[in-house]
Amino acid sequence: MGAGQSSRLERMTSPTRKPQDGVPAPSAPERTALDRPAPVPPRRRDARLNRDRLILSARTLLAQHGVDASLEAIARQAEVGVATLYRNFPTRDDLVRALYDLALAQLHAVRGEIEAAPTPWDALVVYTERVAEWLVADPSLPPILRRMAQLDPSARPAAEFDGFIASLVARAKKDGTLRRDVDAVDLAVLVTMVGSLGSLGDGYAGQWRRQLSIVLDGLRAADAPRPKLPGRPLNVKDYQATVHGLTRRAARAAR
Amino acid sequence: MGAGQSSRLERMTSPTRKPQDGVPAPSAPERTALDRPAPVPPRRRDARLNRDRLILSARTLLAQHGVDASLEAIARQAEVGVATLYRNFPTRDDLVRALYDLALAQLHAVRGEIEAAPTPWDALVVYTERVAEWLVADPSLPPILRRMAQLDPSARPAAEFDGFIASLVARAKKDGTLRRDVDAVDLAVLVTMVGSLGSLGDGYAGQWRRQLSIVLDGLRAADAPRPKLPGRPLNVKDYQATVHGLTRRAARAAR
DNA sequence: ATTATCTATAGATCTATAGATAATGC
DNA sequence: ATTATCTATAGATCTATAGATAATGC
Repeated sequence: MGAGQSSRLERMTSPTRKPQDGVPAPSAPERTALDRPAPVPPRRRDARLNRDRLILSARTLLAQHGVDASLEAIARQAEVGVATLYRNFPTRDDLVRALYDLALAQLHAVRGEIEAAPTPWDALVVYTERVAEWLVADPSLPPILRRMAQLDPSARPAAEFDGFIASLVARAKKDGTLRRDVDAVDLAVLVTMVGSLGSLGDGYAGQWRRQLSIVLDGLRAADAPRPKLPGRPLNVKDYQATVHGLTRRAARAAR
Repeated sequence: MGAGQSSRLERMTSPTRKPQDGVPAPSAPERTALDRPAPVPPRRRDARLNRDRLILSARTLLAQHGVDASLEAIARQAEVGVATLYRNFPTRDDLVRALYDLALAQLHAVRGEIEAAPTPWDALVVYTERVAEWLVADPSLPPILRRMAQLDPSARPAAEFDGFIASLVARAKKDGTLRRDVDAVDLAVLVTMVGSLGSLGDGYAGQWRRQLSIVLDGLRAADAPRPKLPGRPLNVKDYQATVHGLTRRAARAAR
């Protein structure tokens, strides 16, 4: 990984906050990871690099072991001392929050794509596809999102889209492409559901476009024409081949 | 929890294996949790009770922390020494497997219900509803199923239904209720997806019937009539109200 | 008599921090 | 000069087992 990627990662982590050089930080009494302001990115080159390495390792280990993943193991995989981890992320939740912010920044980029869609229905398709893709691509997200929901139940990741999507939903109903008995929250739940395929092994994960397409057909107004489903169904043989490329021998032996 | 529930639990744990009293067990060299035969249920009353308490605690703790949940914590919550846990489940995977077997036995009971359905489409509805319900009701299942898939990729939980569902799918296509471009594996993936709502907090989980209904509409042949959606969409206020209840509900579930 | 439980414990791993050492930016 | 890293370490918690003690079934 190059330095270019590192600094992009860094910029996305703290998109809203600038270093305020002259102003001394007020001594903070008892702040939780949640109301603590997003930390100023480190100024030293090696420090930024280490922070990025930590974030990358954290992603893989949270994906495997959930939010309880060992911090020591994360530091070890990042080839960095534990103290460095603690310096960057005083609390486990600070780390989780950093990953959350990073993911949110990626999600933010989707908005333009939705707005560019020619019809309300197309916009909803783009929305569901991109958000599902975002979820499926990163299996560390489900544990992270669950944890963030515990820390702050009122903050949902797609909250910034809420008003926007609501108006799309209204327009798509009016022009007869979206069924009238669903609303924006249904869409959000369905997308989350499709996105969860990312955690269920590659065999399922590879199917998400096809499954989303079926879900969209369920959302379409009954008289609207259906497009062809993408991909093809997994038969059992395909399934085993895709899912467990690494353990194919074990599968054969188990029969 | 009463003794009645305990013994039901026990019976379901080892449904296929009877204690073979006279036959001495062959000394087993190097068995993994997988190919080891399902253990004979303990003969002593207190032992059976402890085993059940362990299984119950394991379910709650695996639901919260995944398969890596602390064995000591499980024993502690079951109010039992660690050694008792190890006696019953020599390996972590033995414990996971016991939970898996138990869940599978519950799933098994669904089959009769499916067969009782009047039409192929109704049978598919019952199948998807019951399996989704099974998944949603027990948030320890996703981690357990993932782990079992790693241990033995060839064994899928609904494997016993495969042939049966395949014939239902064929018949439902023939009578024009199921769209022709999907197959039984699509159904399995979709159900897994809906079932994953159980892990995403009660706010989502309460929605699963409604979401499944939308998915079923996506599976229906395009010209088949749609029934009314069950429930109503969550508005943001409802959503937050439900999610905030989560702590209370988790406490209740932990008993 | 048999079967199971509990307590105690060894050794590994984990969280969190203090203090000595090294690398950077200005 | 400042900022950050690393090593070392205390104390907690975890896995896994041995050996002494208790409860059951026949």
